[in-house]
Amino acid sequence: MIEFRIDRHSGVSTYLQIAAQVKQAMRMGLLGPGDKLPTAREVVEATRVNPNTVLKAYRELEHEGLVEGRRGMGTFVTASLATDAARADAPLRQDLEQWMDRAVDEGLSADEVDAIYTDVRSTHY
Amino acid sequence: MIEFRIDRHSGVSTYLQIAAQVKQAMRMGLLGPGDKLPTAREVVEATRVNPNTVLKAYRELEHEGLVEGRRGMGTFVTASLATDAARADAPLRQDLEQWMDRAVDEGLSADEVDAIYTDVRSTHY
Amino acid sequence: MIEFRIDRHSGVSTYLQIAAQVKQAMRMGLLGPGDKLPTAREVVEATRVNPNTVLKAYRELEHEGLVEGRRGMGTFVTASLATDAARADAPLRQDLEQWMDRAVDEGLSADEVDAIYTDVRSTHY
Amino acid sequence: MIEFRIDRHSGVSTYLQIAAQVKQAMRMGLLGPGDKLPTAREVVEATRVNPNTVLKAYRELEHEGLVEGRRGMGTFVTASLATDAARADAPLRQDLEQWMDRAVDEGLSADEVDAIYTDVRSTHY
DNA sequence: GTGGTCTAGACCACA
DNA sequence: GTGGTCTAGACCACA
Repeated sequence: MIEFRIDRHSGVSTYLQIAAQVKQAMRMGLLGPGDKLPTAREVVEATRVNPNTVLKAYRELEHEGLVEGRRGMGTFVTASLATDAARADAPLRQDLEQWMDRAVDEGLSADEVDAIYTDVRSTHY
Repeated sequence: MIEFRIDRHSGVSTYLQIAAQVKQAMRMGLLGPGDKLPTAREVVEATRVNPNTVLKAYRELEHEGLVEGRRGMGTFVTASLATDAARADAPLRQDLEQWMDRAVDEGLSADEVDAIYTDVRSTHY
Repeated sequence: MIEFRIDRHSGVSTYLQIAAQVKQAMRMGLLGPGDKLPTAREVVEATRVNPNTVLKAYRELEHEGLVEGRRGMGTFVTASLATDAARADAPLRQDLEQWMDRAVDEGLSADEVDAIYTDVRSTHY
Repeated sequence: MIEFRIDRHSGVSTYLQIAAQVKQAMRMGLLGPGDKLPTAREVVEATRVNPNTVLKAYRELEHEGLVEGRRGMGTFVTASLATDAARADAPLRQDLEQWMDRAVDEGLSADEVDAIYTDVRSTHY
């Protein structure tokens, strides 16, 4: 079952963080068609977020055609965002793992790694 | 002179986007101690953001000890975040460039690359 | 509940006055961890200050790690600045009370007392 | 000759800080009728403040009838704010010196001493 | 001209 | 209802 991590100081609203994490899990293949999202109550217990906020995130995902709420049953994933490239054994992914290993070895902070990634990305996309 | 790119649909508030872009430029070594940030007026002309929003971003940076506002003169960078690892000719950075080249060649979308990066990063930091 | 007294002729900006008074109350032990600050709305009613100015003061305090704003709930003290030396029954404090009694008896004005205090303080800190 | 100490982070405008320090010196008897204030040029050299700011402070003091600008000669004190109570050998002052000695001995910070002073003062004036 | 503060008012996120 | 952000516009301090 997916667990949400809310960063209240990130500047991104809570409901968007929840929606983004669902999509991220879908891209990673951790969530696929038919899978059930945690109920608002479960999320509230785990994250101390207001149930309305969870429901707003799920409504957002439903609006994008990714999930479907079924009365009295819960919210279910209806689409797939998984790609081969994201699979754990995909060569491209494994190479990035190695690159990140080296970054850690060389003592780079998360901020520095993000800065380099952001900059390199901006020249490619 | 640094130019800000505001994405009004990112879910991140404008002032945080401005502050983050200044920090990113500082990490890349594009902005260093003594450099002048664009005036609120200049940013307004370029981005159609309200001057107060720019000043809020600059005050945020001043709080973090990165810049200093001087009345009647402008806002100036007072610290350095530049690291060797971020330099264009750093091996680690060049390797990430190559990795990103391959991702583009294999037809991955920006979203997919971000998803892989986010996931790999979360296992290292 | 703390009540703010704004002196518009002091030359100190309103938001700094509010922040300083919160800190003063925290040092005196009148406000401690878990205590709720008045809402922006309440302060507006009591002082005729703009709500944004109150929020700016609270954000300043949040920056300093002294309070925490919780959406929809209010702003709460998260730290303690109280010291034994400031307690009403602390010997040092009681001696200053007696000193001040004598200053009043001898007919010194508030300005004169402040002048002496400022001068003596400058030779000790 | 009086030397000004400008604290750019105090929230009090520079010209008010200068005016206040002149008045403080007058109360302490360090400046009396006939004494000459430093020229704007001298203050600029010592404090890196703009000459207009110094002149504004002096104009403020002239407005209060405390000093007088004489064309081509400088600015001179024309009044006395000195009081016996502020003299270095005044008993009341000496007692405050002793009190402050003890505060320092007991390890109180400047902030804590200020907090106690502010609170005690508020009950007497 | 440039930053700093304040106001009034709007809209949003969250409880 | 409560805080967070943004806008438009005013006025001030400072250079």
